[in-house]
Amino acid sequence: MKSTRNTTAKTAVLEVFEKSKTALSHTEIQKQLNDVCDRVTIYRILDRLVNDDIIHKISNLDGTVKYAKCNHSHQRVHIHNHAHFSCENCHEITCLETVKPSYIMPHNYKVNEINFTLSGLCPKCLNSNI
Amino acid sequence: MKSTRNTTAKTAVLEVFEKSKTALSHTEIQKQLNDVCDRVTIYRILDRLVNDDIIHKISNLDGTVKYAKCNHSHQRVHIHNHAHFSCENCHEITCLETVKPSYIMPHNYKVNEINFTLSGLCPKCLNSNI
DNA sequence: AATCAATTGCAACATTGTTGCGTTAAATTT
DNA sequence: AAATTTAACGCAACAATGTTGCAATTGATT
Ligand SMILES: [Mn+2]
Ligand SMILES: [Mn+2]
Ligand SMILES: [Zn+2]
Ligand SMILES: [Zn+2]
Repeated sequence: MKSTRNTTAKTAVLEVFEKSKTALSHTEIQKQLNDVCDRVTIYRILDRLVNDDIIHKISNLDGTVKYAKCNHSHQRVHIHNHAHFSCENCHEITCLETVKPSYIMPHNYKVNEINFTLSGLCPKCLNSNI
Repeated sequence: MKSTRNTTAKTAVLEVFEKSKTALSHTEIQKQLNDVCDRVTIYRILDRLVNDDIIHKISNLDGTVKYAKCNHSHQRVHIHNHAHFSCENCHEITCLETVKPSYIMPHNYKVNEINFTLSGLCPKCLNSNI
């Protein structure tokens, strides 16, 4: 296993994730970083963090891609089997770590990863909308 | 409700879907159409077909977006609550119409749509890989 | 056949993500 | 503490995907 270095840019990105309660897109991260590093560097840092199981990637129905910090990196078998919620109003995406779908697969499939995203209205928008 | 017209381009796109057993990306559709219409027109047709509940959009973990024809447009309440399988080897995406996840949501969320994509190896690739 | 609006083509643009390469700097060794 | 090694970086250039405005076309209706 090759080591991944703790650079200032990587540390800055991790701080942004630490402060955020919701998942973040590349663009959102870039805005919060204020030219700490190049646009390309952020892409490469995100790739590394995903490979190291420190963050996970969430791709949404509308085509946007976001990332969130993992709250379970201590587990031995690391699978992102929880759901994500995508609000159609405020477009915030949050991990629903308690929501894990159960399902029955047909035979002859090997499932390595699941992506379960629900969209609709988040509690915040649901209340303010009525 | 405004009417959507049956143009030659739209008919051609629908024929492509009819022939295909797997979900198709914009690019894959374009290749099969052989300049029947412009690239932009395909985007607009796909948008229309999604709005009319004739096809549904599937966005994958790797960021690719595909579309598949609905096999249940006759139903009154039209929800795409079935799963999709994305093969990591051949990159084919298929509807698993029989696989419907069950899950328990926290209160105060309004769920309008779900997106459940599983990735791994499809039966075809699973057999040829051993 | 005339009408009208949905649809199209085209060009131009925006966003997102990737790649190559010379330089910088984190971590390890001396 | 200095030298070494190479992961990580900045920059520029490119590629893929999707969007928008507008004039021209065409499907459906009268
Ligand atoms: Mn996670
Ligand atoms: Mn469907
Ligand atoms: Zn919301
Ligand atoms: Zn396959």
